[in-house]
Amino acid sequence: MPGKFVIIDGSSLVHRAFYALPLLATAAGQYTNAAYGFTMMLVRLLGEVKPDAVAVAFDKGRVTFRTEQYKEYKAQRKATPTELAEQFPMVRELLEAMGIAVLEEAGFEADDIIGTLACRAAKDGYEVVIVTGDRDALQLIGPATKVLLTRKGISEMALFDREALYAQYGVTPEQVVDLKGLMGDTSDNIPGVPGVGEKTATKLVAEFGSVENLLANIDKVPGAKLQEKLRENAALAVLSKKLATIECNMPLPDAPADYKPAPDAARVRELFAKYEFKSLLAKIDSIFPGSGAGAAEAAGPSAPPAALVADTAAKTAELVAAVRAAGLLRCHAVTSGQVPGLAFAGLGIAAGGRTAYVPAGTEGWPEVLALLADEKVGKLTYDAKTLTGACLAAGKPLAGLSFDVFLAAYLLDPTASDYPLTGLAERYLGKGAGWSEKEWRTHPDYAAWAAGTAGELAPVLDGLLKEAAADRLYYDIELPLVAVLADMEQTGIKVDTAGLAAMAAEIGRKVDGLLADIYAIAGEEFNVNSTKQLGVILFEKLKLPVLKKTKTGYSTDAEVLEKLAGEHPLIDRLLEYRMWTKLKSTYLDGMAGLVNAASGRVHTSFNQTVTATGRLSSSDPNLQNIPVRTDAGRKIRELFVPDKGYDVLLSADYSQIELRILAHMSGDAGLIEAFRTGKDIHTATAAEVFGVREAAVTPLMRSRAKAVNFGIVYGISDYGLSQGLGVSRKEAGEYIDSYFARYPGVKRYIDAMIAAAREKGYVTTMFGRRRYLPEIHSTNFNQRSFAERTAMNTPIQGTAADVIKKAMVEVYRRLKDAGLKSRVLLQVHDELVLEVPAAELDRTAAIVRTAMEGTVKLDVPLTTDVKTGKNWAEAK
DNA sequence: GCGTTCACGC
DNA sequence: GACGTACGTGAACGCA
Repeated sequence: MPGKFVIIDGSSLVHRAFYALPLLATAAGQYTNAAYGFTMMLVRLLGEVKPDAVAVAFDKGRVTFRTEQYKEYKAQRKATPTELAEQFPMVRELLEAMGIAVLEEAGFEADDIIGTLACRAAKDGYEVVIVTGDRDALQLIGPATKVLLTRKGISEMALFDREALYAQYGVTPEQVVDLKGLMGDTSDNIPGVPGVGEKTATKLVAEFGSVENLLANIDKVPGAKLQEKLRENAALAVLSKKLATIECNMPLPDAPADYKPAPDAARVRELFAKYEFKSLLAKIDSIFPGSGAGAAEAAGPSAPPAALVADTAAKTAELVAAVRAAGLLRCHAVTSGQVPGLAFAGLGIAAGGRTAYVPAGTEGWPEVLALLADEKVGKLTYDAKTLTGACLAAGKPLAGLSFDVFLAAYLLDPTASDYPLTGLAERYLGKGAGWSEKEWRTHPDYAAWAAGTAGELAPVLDGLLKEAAADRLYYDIELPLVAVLADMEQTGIKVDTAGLAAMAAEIGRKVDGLLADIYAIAGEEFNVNSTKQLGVILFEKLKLPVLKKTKTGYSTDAEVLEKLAGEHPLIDRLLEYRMWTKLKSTYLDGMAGLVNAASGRVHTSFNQTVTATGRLSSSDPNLQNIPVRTDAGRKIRELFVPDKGYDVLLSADYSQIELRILAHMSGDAGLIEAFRTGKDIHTATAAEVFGVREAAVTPLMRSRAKAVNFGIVYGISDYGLSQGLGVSRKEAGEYIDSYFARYPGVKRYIDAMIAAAREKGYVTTMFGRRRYLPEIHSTNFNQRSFAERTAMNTPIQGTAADVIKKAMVEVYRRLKDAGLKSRVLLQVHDELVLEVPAAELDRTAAIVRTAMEGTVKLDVPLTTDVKTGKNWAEAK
């Protein structure tokens, strides 16, 4: 029993993968998206189909027997982009490692190889599956042969047999070529009959069965015009059919004895590592079970080198002396617990050409803490915020921070998903580690290795920062910010826990009531939180109109529900249910679990190395997305209060910081003037865009102008704006055009940013923060458009992030210098929240305002709104 | 565990 | 004509 034979159209799938995925690249700059996507598809096929035999066919050369018959065949095909072309050798390399047969033949297309092989395999008794993105292959369907067509992206496929083909296209496999002969195929430049499209072709094939029979009976075709077209183009139809016909008897060389895949797992692992296929690498043991290949030898030793453990006072003293002599502490902390309970497990130290580890609590440990607190000794580390937090928790504030490898790596490439030290060593020092950072992270040997590696990386990264002109940003803003953030995290913010519990209980009752209503109205109980089950109730049971679909089913988001609001009494309850459960689960129950029992405060993490634009992010809990827009949501803000010893919360937020930065960076005279004269910017924009006096601007005009301003800042498209405004795309386009006509400087600025991105491959903020945009050259419209919007948005949003970060450093220093007790608790992108004793209110407010408004000088004023209250809701 | 959908902020 | 507003985090579901 021969079993299953999978035949893959390599050319087709590699192309598909290339266009479906963003232009991924390795650290070294080798593009990998097509090879990665292809490998993903291949691995999934191997896992799901479990074939007994596999072959991959490729096109070879542009000249085939078809071009001899019709020289225009595929003539309009654009040249393969180099980003793709360079990935074909990688794909072959991968296939070879997996022991999968590769077939190609000069003068033939992959299709013909597939056709021939499929016929042979079927004859030999195999069950054949052809995998391709090319619909031409549907003609190869037979009793033993099915075609698996890619549908969307790289993950969706559809399996066609004779019945499925007929159901979908109304033709038999034999008639696929007739269909194509009549309708042609623009992608292959097969002409077909001019004026005959898919609809007509399907009808004709259904009625006459084949091109030949149709041409013999032209007089029976309905419509004089159509008859004439067919008569005139009869020869073309025949030629087109011939071109579309896959050759099933090409002279394939003798088949290899065996198409059974014979993977060399070690080699595959090596290639996955080389091309940075991390998710595949992680799954490799399940891909090739029992291979036991082990790590690739070339990558380095299987563990970090053993380090000296300084567990006596004498050993530590020697180490400390070496550090003091150098004036620099190269170190890496191992910690346990979370802020504010963060604690040192020990410290890896590199000094005097050796690496060592001092466990916390040993005899010499106080010397180490003293070293960390000594501002005359520079600190060079990886992840300074954690180190700073551990020092704070130990009661010995860190001083003299001079370099953080983690932060430097982020500034050099803010779009990386993470910055593991082993990865940085490989990327910037060319040193691969053969061990898993995840497994070793808490080990003394790792900490010592990390201290030494951070020491080696620092000069390299410092040089790169200078080269990128990001060194001022790094040393003047990001590095000083570390202490501010560590302090804010350590401090936390007081939460009214009794209020939290009361509100949770109240909302719980409300949700129970709503749930009972929903079940009653729906006539059955179901999981309202499940979009899948909800979809069945709304769109199948209640037969409400389907306005939007997601890739897996019906969409039930707020936008859809609001449009359905009048259709059924269930909808209003659902919207209400969603609102209350969101508030309860995320903001009440979720936060309750994160309140520190001892202090009654929550200690968020402010992440400094996450966002692509330079903003901070906040997590555990995220305090940057606490509700504010609805009354119910604002109730949550009332739970954030000043702690004992403090009387009010003070909130200071920048007014229109992004548009002001846009005015400054673009130099647009009109926008600058509007801000200098203190106008309401949305009203001023409305007056310009609608061509009326400001006094004549209606609320509707203002809200539209506001949406346009919003869109300009976020990288606008006419579609996006039309969705936001509920107007036609054309109308939205007209708003944008008239905006650009009134603010020509903005238009020039946006064009310049896109041009700069194309030319240099990246964009920068005012302070030199850089973001690379490789997709700006993508041949994929979506990817390219996205990169273009990013090119205009990132300099604006990123500069706003630079500005408030600089202001935070300034506020922190001035409060300290003034000896005030007031302290910064939160940052929410354009807002700072502080807690303040009543006696310090005026002085603190003045410091915050002047620091925020004055830290950066722009061509327009930066203004802030400062408010105070007995909770965060009042201070807003 | 991981991807998807939904929802909150700026 | 394509997609589709920027940037995040978290809960819940449902599949593996």
